[in-house]
Parts: sequence; C-alpha cells; structure tokens
Amino acid sequence: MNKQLQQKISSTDQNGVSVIQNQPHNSAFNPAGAAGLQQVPQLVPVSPGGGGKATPPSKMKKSSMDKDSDEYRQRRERNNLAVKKSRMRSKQKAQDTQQRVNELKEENERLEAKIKLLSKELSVLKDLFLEHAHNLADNPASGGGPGDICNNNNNNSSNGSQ
Amino acid sequence: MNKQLQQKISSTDQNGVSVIQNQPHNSAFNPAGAAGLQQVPQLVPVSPGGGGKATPPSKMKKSSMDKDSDEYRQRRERNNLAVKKSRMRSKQKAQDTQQRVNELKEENERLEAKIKLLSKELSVLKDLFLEHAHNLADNPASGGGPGDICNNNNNNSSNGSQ
DNA sequence: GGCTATTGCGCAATAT
DNA sequence: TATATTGCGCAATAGC
Repeated sequence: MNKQLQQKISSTDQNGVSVIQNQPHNSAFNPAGAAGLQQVPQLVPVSPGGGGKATPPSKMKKSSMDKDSDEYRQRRERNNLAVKKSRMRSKQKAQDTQQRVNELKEENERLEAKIKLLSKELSVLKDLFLEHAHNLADNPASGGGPGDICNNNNNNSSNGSQ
Repeated sequence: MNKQLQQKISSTDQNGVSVIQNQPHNSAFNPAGAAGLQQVPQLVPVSPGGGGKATPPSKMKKSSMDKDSDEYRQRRERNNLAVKKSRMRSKQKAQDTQQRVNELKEENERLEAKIKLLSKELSVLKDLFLEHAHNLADNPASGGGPGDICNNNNNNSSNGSQ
C-alpha cells in the first residue's frame, strides 16, 4: 500500500522512560531461565557488563536483543512510532464510523419523509380515482358531482422534486 | 483480511514485570539530559530496604508507592482488570457502531427502493390525469380517446403495501 | 529475512 | 478512596 506520511513533524520524543520486563506475556522462553531475576536496566551507559554482576544469560540470538544496543533502541523507537500511527488510524476509523452512522440516520429521516409525502400524494390521487369510479357507477351520464375528476382540476400535482 | 483469532485465552497474571519510569509522559523537564540515569527499581525482592543501598529519595507519600508492597500490587492488579474491562467495552462499542452502519445502509436501500416504486406509481397516475386533461381540451364532448381515464379502467392501482 | 502494522498487556496519570 | 479512561512503551506476531 502507500505510506508516504512518514511523519517528520517529530514532535514529542522527549520521554525518559525505561522499562524492564521479565515475562512480557506469553513467551515460552525465559531469557534468564528459572531465576526470575533480571539484570538491572543499566540505564546508565556506564559500560556493558562492567559491573561485577553475574553476566546475564548471554543467550542473545543477536546484538539486537541488547537493551543497550543502538540497534535495539532504534528498532524500539520505530516500533513506537508505528504503534502511535496505528492507534491514531484506529481512532480515526472509529470516529469516521460514528459519523457515518449519523449521516445515515439523517439520510434515513429524509427518505422516510419523502416516502410519507409520496404516499400521501398517491393516496389523494387514488381517492380521486375511486370517487370517479363511484360516480360513474352511480351516474353513468357523467353529470359531475363532488370528486368527479372529469370536472375537477387536480391541484395536488406537486412534483416529487422536493 | 480477516483476523478473528484471539490468541490463547490464558495469559493470566503471571508476569514478573518491573517497570521504572522516569517521567511517564508529559513532563516537560528532561530527566537528566544526556545522562538519563535514574535509581534502579530494586527489582530483586531480597528485602525491602535490606540492602546497604542508599535509601531512594525517600519521598514516598505512602507505602502505596512501594513496588514491593502488597497494597501496590493489589492496586496494580485491580487497575489492570479495569483496563481490560474498559478496552473490551471500547472494542465492543466500535463493533456495534460498525454493525449499526450496516443496518442503516440496508434500511436506506429499502427506503430508496420504496421511493422508486412510489414515484413510478405516482408518475403513472399523473400521466393519466394529464392525458385526460388533454382529451378534455381537445374534445370537450368527452368522446373518449386513448388514455381517457373517464373511459379507462386503471389497472395500475396497485396498493402501496409492498 | 527484515520491515512496518497490529494487538494484548502492564504501568502511571488522569478523569469520573 | 475506588473504578474508568487514556497515552505510552514493550514484545509478540501478523502481513508484506
């Protein structure tokens, strides 16, 4: 598809958050094995593995798993952008849908009104026909009585263009 | 492009997450400029305050801020539940709105069809009237020509009950 | 294989 | 004070 709205308006990228998560959700593999302890986030870029702490499990499939890695941060940042974008779209869509409901409701009312009008017109004309038929039956000589369309100019011929 | 598959239902609260956040979102002040350091969250449940570490800022307004506190965990858990509930509702609402759109669209088509039908009926009747009027004008003696409703039994009087 | 997009989730701030 | 809503980041994964 298209995706040219790579925002470069940037905006708020000034968050100082740091997160460490042990078992994110469902992942079956535990990065640190049974020991539920995780290494401290090491937010300070002192030096990777500089502490006397036991080295993590050192089971990274790549450097991409390194929280301190530049690549990791870049991937995270890109994903965060994508997430924001996706959520924005989602919200926009919901909003549009709601608006669509409103429009359709209006349209519906309009149509119903029109139907009412047409029905009324039709009813009037049919009544005229019926009366005419009765007059014919009662007075085949076409003398002309009330409701006789042969002697009545119809004033209900409003065009349907409302 | 459908995707109805919810992943495993499980996903119970067996997460060992720990989060440290400096300025969650909006705070305008940068955490520490280049050196984004913040105190470690004490993820290890060794013992509250047992380590020789310098006590954090000791600015907790209550024990509720303690990540190790039972009260904290309970609050978090309740909130997580509330969040799930809220999101479920939100999704349900969006779904309902979408369905409403579909229903309204159907209704609209139905109404438009009805309008078409009524309009056609009306048009036929009006034509009959017009022709009748012309006949009257051309032949005041009411001789009866083609289209003269005075001599024509209308076969188009279909009732509007469609 | 790598990329973005989508989704579930937990946290924290905020609203009610 | 409790719950509800919201923005956000993370990680898994779907999709291309």
